[in-house]
Amino acid sequence: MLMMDLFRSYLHQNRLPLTHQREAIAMALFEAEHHQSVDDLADLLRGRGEHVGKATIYRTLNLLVEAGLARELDFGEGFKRYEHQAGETQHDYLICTSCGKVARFRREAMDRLQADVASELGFAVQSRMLKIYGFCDACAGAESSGQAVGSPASVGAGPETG
Amino acid sequence: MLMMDLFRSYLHQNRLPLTHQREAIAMALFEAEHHQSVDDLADLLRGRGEHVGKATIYRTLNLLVEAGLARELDFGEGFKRYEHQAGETQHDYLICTSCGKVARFRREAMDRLQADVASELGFAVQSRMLKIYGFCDACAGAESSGQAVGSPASVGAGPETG
DNA sequence: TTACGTGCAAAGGCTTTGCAGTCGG
DNA sequence: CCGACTGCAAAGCCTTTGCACGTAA
Repeated sequence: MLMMDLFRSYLHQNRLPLTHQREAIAMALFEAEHHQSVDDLADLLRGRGEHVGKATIYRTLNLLVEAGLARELDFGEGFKRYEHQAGETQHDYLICTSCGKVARFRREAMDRLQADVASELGFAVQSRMLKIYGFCDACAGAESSGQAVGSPASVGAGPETG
Repeated sequence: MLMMDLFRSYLHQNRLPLTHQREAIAMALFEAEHHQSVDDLADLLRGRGEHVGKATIYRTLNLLVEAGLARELDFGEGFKRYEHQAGETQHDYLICTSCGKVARFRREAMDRLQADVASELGFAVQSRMLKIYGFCDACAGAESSGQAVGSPASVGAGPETG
C-alpha cells in the first residue's frame, strides 16, 4: 500500500523504528473510509486480535499527522477524529446538526477564495478547515431546540465544538 | 445596550430570571472586542470587583449561545472561546499557526459558495465555521517543524483542534 | 547492544454536575 | 413564596505523561 510506504519512509528519515503497533495503527487508519476516533481504532484493532494501548494510538496518530499522512478533525463531539490524507486535494465538510452525518465536498472556487483572502491579508496558507452546519435531507423538518432572539435563524449561532 | 435587551428578552420569553451574575457576564462578553475564553471573562469580572464562579460563567455562556447572542469558537488551544454575535453578518477566520493571531474577514463569495453547495447536497444551512491556517506577515520565514513526506507542504495536514 | 517504543496507570486540563444555601419576580 | 440560580468541590472525559520492561535495527 502506497501510504504505508510513505509512513515507512517518514520513520526511516527520522530514524524511528517501525514497530508492529505503528504498522497496525497506520494500516487501520489508511484502510478506513471515514474519520475515525481513537476509540474506533482501538475497537477495530481489538477485533483483529491486535491489543494496542490507547496511549500508543494517540502517539502514533500524532506521528502520522506530523508526517502529513493524517489530518486531525473536530466535529465537536468532545473528542478528536482522524482521517488519512493521501496526496488528496483539500476538501470541506457539511455536517448535519441533527444526526451528525458528515458529507465531504470539493469546490475549486473555495481554493481560489482562500488564496485571494490570504494574499490580501498577508498570510501564507498552510491548510483550512471549513465546516458548514445544517440539517440534512433526512433530518429537515424535525427541528426543536430553543428559540433564538433577534437575528434571523438562518445565521444563528452554530455548533462549533458543537 | 441593544444586545443586553435581546438577552433580557430571551430570558423573559423562557421565564428565566435575570440575575446579577448573568447580567455581568453578558455585559463583559458584549463589551469585549475579541473572542474571550472563560478564564478571560473570569479575570475581567474579578477586575471589576465581581466575583462570579466559573460554573456560572459556563452556564451563562451556554445560555447566550442558545439565545443566538454568542458563538462558540475553538482555535485548538485546548479550551473554547466565545464571541458575541449581534445581528452581525457571518465572518470567517485566518489563523497564524505560529503566533496564534486571529484575523477575521468577510467575503460575499463565501456565502454564495456555501448556499450553492448546500442546495446541491440537500442541506439546509444553519451556520458555518471556516478557519484558514497559515503564517501571518510577521511570522513568515520563522518556520521549523518536522518534514512532511509525500504531498506538497502547501496542502499538508493543518492544525484543527490544533 | 542501545535508543526508542509500549502499556498501564496516574496525572492534567477543561467542562459539567450535585447539593445546600440564596434570590428574582 | 416557589422555582431557578449560584458557588464550591467533586466528578467526567479526553489526552498526555512517568516509568519499568520490551524490541527494532
